[in-house]
Amino acid sequence: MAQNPSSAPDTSRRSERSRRAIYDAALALVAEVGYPKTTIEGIASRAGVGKQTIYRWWSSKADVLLEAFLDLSDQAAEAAGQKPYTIPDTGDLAADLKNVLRATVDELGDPAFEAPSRALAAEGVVNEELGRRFVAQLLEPQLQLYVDRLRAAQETGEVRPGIDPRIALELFVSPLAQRWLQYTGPITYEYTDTLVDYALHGLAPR
Amino acid sequence: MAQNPSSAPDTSRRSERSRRAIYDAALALVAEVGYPKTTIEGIASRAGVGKQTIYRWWSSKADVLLEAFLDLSDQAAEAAGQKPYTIPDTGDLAADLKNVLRATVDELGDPAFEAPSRALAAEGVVNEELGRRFVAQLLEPQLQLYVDRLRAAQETGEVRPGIDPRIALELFVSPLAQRWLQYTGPITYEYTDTLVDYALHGLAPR
Amino acid sequence: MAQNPSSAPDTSRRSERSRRAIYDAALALVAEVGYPKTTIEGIASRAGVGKQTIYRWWSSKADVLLEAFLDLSDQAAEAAGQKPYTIPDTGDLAADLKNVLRATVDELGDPAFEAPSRALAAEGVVNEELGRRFVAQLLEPQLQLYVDRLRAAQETGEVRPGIDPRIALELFVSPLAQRWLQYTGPITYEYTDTLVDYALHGLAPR
Amino acid sequence: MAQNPSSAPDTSRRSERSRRAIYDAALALVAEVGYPKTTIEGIASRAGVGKQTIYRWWSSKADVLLEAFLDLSDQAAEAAGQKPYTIPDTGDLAADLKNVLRATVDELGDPAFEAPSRALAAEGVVNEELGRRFVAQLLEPQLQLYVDRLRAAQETGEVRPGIDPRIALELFVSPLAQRWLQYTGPITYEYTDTLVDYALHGLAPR
DNA sequence: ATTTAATCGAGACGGTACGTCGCGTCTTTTG
DNA sequence: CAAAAGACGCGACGTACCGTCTCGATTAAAT
Repeated sequence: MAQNPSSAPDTSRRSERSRRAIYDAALALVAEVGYPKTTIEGIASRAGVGKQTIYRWWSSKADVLLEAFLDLSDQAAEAAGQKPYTIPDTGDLAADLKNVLRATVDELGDPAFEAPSRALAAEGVVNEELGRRFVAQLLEPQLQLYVDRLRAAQETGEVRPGIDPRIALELFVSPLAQRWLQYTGPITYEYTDTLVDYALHGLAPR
Repeated sequence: MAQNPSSAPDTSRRSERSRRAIYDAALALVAEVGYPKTTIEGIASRAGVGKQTIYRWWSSKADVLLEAFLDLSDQAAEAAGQKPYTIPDTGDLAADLKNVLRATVDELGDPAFEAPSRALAAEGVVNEELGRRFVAQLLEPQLQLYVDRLRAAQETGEVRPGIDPRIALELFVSPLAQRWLQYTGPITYEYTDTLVDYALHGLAPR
Repeated sequence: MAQNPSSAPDTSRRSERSRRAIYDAALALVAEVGYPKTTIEGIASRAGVGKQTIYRWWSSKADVLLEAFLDLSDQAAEAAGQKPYTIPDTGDLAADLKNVLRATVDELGDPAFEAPSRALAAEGVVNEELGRRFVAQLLEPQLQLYVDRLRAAQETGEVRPGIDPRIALELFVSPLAQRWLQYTGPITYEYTDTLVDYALHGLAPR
Repeated sequence: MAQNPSSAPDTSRRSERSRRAIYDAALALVAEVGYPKTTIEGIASRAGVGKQTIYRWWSSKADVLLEAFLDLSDQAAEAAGQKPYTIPDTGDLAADLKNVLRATVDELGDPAFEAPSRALAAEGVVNEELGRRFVAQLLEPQLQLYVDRLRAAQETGEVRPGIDPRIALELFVSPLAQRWLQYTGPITYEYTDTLVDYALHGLAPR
């Protein structure tokens, strides 16, 4: 009953304990010493785990961190109840968008999220495969909420019918993203409010 | 007038030959094998230079690459004459912006620029000091061109007077930047044209 | 029962294969290019071994060479049977000593032994700790053979009873050692024969 | 009026000031940090001298140290008057030799001499060319004094006529040298006295 | 309840690159 | 033109991690 050597580890025997310890160690190290100084050996030692246990289940440091961060996000979402699964619809699109963006501003400043998400974003810029997974698993689901809210606004006539919501949302989301990623400007409530106003009414005189 | 101990190499004795060779080697290696596999040893060996000569003048791999890339940009700008120092003003703001953004789309696809600028952008996400230098020395000067063009448009009445041009430009520039940085969507002329239209006229019905 | 932090590699997991390869490489390099041009990197590369494997088990180049040379000596001794474990006793002390010293003269000229033993001797002159180990593990056991032979000679009356054998042996051994170490004179059978004669009968007339 | 490039510096223009400073720095450094950690750069910097000034006049670190040490010995000899230029002849050979050896024991323990002479001896073991110069310029002149004293003793009948003085002196000088060089035993007045007794009267009963 | 086979902690191994030190050469400026 | 200063190409240092590879010792599924 020989087995294909060096492949397909048996998931049913996997140690849950080790997995959690590795997530915790990875996130803690990235927060404490930064992503570049976080090493597989460091994670293993801090998690009280053999290196092979990491290499058996993940293919790279970025991979570990991505999973750890996804796990963290899931936990956070679960803990916070249903809050982020939809953008509130009070009938006032501008107000609703400003609220959500203000919450995002707060989140971007939270140190617990900042270190790992910056690290993953940076890695994703240069590593397309990881970048696409980062987007597909974390970013896109959140952007989809804006698409939904904008669609609803189109039905009430708050947004022109011809507008593509997937592009439209970038008018106020991407500027915030770029300021955060590249330090191209300060990030304040006033700024995001302005973005929403500009995006909704345009730059040209009416 | 004593000196900072054990430091401050004499700039006047610096070898111009080595500096050029290091720039060339760094850019070539990043393009050929990617940023993470580009090593100081590799740059030194390819440039026919001692490692110490790199460490004497730069503090890190990212530092070398940033200077090399700045130098490359300067050269490119010089070679191209005065073209990129201002955004053309034909009186039609939308057309002018679409033209410039289409040129940017082409540039973002140019492999000679893509590898190093992606690498620097990624490094800058995680290394604030470098990120700010990247922005100040490369990005901001280019964004300033948009500010100038938008100001001109305000004077002709194409743009509302109350609009802040520095923020306004982000409505069409940041979405393109984010798609390029994070692979959040395809990058086409049609896309950038749409961005300009949305940004100028807003999402809300008029 | 805690451990000294970050140290004490596990001897039982040590690779015998690597140890042998390192001994061989070290001795070969010292013989071929000389001690100063023998480098840890050179030994590692020639032995097909990582540098860390050397640093894990030895503290310096001299340390490696000393162990390699001890190993070589043990092997040589084993290969040669019991020959060098005792100085023959034919009843004629002078003849016996002359024979052993002639053999030593031959050995000192053997290139396989000369390079490493000179290197170790030189290092020992300047590095007391290594010097003492060199003496304790290599030199002293051989000198002890002379002590034994001289003791036997005292019992047969060939040597005066009051003589201290440990000092006595230096009268003929040290001159040879010094000529070899410091190039203070030629090394021949005639010379060592003379030393034995002078030492046994003294310089003063009888 | 071109000159053969890179050869034959002009001795008449040599800076005496620099030479002295280099000697002093070399001896001080060897005494303070040991020979291996003494570097050309260190000597130059301590002497307030350019590296080239050292390379112009000496071929190696050992070379500098040998000259510095010879200079030191000459100075010491001059300062001490005529003392070491001959071994006293009181008519009692044994007493005279014991006295000189006791003085040597003292000298070997003097830290000012020990560091550089050990370093040079070690270098000489492994570097035949330097070793021979060390012997010719420092050791042999001193051994010649013993030759002279032993010749005188042969004329008075204290030493047998057939004895070769150059070999005879090694019976008591070499053991002391070896104990000092290789740490093969303690160095005391008693020890050197014993050596003289054994050497003069031999080991065999009379 | 026992067997049994894969996972686990541990860490030695062959490597690559790091950032530093010193070598010996070369060049520039000063006395 | 020697001398100080020190940048340069180079090579080795000793260290940190990489990813692979054994080793017993659990440990959970299949007997």
